[in-house]
Amino acid sequence: MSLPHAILGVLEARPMTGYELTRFFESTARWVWTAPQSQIYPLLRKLEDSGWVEGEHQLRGKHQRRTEYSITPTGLTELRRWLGEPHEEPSQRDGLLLKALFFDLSEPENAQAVLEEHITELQDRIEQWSAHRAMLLAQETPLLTERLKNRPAQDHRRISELKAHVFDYLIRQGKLRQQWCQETLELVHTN
Amino acid sequence: MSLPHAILGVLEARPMTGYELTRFFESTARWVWTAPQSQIYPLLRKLEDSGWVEGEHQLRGKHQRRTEYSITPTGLTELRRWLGEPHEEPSQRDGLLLKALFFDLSEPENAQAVLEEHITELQDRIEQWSAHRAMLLAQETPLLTERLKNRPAQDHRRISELKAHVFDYLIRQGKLRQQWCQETLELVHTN
DNA sequence: GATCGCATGTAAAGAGTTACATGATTTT
DNA sequence: AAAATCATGTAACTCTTTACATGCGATC
Repeated sequence: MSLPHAILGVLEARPMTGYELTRFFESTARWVWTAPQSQIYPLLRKLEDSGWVEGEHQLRGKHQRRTEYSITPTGLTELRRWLGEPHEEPSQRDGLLLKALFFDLSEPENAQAVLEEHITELQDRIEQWSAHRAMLLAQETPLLTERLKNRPAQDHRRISELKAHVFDYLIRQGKLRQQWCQETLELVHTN
Repeated sequence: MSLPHAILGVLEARPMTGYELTRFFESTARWVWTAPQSQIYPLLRKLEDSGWVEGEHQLRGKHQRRTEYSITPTGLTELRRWLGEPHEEPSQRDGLLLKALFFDLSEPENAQAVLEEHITELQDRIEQWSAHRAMLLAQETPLLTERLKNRPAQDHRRISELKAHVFDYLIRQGKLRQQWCQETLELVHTN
């Protein structure tokens, strides 16, 4: 749905091969939009058909083919068009909330285990998000560095703050969820 | 993925036809888990094959067939098993965050429009969630009323508070998102 | 020479969306 | 008589996941 535009947005920073995009969507980008390799390669060919990206065939060593994709002017126009399109919230599906709705049917100890494990997992993520946020603010992530090269220096701070702010949301939302789990723990135990 | 268990959880309150389940997943339930009619009917037959639900064939009027599904003891065991299973967070995909990440490429006015519309839409939802939360606390929703009939009176308050707490999360998360959009508005405008 | 990273592809299955299709019963 | 609601079904499509499959190049 939004994957084509996610790819366009990444390629706006610098040209990449399918492999590099795959790695990127498995690492940093996965906090905002995940995509496995099997989605990326076919989509790149589709995007090329649409004229939004352009692949340059290269050689790595003597025999290994690689295709480096760049965003085209048409692609950038499309990205900008999509950015101005109203955001439609997708239909909601939250497995934890669904479970919580029925926790009165399970043993309190089981519910407790589920909630505590989730709190721990969130803690992990919060730390990763915070680390990445700090790197963005310091303009130290590899992709942001590339991206800023094509922008006037006076905009650098604003751009990095905007990207960091996205991770700020993830952090705050994670903390809210932890807090909520904590409260749920109390609710499943009181009789 | 979790739809089978969502259905089991609903049927635990009372038996329903596919039509009633469809309506329920289009109304209240959609805030936690959505499902269209075309998913529900085939799934009910699958759940019956698994022995988790049981369909009773009835007649409405003289000619119209209806099948009312109830949860079986096996189904209730399965629901309880699933409740104790650790919650796996699904891969993240947030179209608004994705857009925000690239807002530095669009005209500030376009980004502003997207953010303001989202704030308004969230306001709408927050009001709906709040209304439903109040009804749950007052034990006035039709399904909760049915559900409480099979529970000792001393548990009623705890159960309704647990369900209301789920909507509490939705409300708080919505407000956090509104707040974040507000901050993003400032970020896209400063130069 | 073995291992790891780079690089690209497809196949099959599952989950979810949108649309089409039909007919009975109840309410206005 | 018309409109709304009750009731059930399928078809086609898109998106996503998991798995299988292959081979080159660089490094240890």
